[in-house]
Amino acid sequence: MPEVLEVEYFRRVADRTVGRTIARVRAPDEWFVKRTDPAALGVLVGCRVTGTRRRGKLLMIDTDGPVLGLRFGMTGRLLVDGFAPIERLEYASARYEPEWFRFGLDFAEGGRLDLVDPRRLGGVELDPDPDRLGPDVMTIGAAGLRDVLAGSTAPLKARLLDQDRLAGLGNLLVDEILWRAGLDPARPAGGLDPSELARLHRHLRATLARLLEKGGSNKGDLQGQRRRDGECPRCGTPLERRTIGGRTTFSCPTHQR
DNA sequence: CCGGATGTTCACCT
DNA sequence: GAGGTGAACATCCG
Repeated sequence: MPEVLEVEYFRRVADRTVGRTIARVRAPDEWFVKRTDPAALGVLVGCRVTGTRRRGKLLMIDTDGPVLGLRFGMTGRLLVDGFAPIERLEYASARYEPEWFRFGLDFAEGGRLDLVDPRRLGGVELDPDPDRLGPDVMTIGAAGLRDVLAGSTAPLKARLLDQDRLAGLGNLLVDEILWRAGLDPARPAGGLDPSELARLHRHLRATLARLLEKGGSNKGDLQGQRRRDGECPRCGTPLERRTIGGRTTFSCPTHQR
């Protein structure tokens, strides 16, 4: 999906609907409805939106009835009253084909909320269980991060991407954070010493804060070099390109150890 | 034409 | 159990 930063932008626009009453639910694509009987979505009609929450990449719309959970896959976008906080994702067109509107709400007071997802990798569900996810990466403390990594032989990057253990990081953010922290993504997750853990936590917090300001996961310093022949923005060394945790990984062999 | 892309889930390995 | 791989989803881009 969009990673945690983009979902946070989505949550902020979704917040505009707080106080409105759902007049109609549009779910033209049953496949997009997860772990929920599509017919059950009708119970949302007449419910009032009371708030929004986010855990990792899961957006939750609270109502005085069920909670509506929204997931965005890699190419999902949220539109509220036709306003999009993100016009265009890296690998998704800025177009809005009618068949890409996978789910939507119409409000009694006017206005609408739409989930547009060309690749159909996202989904919606009623009463999602946020505790299936690990702690949210935006607020995790140093001790929490230590616990996420402790005892694991998995590659550091794979562990940080495991949403059941730490919710929110995606492929771009994790590469950016590890590059800034000077840590090799292939290191065993449980093998960091206390000073490395502190460094990782510091760069995790700083990178998220900085990129939230700058406009999202694709605004990192490494982003422009995520290609074959890419070079480390800091030292010019050709970047290493590997598959770690099942995802294409770029790292600097010189200063990521 | 082909490979790969901000993700998740599942089956199937070791 | 812990990890890894590959497939599936559907579209765009280089």
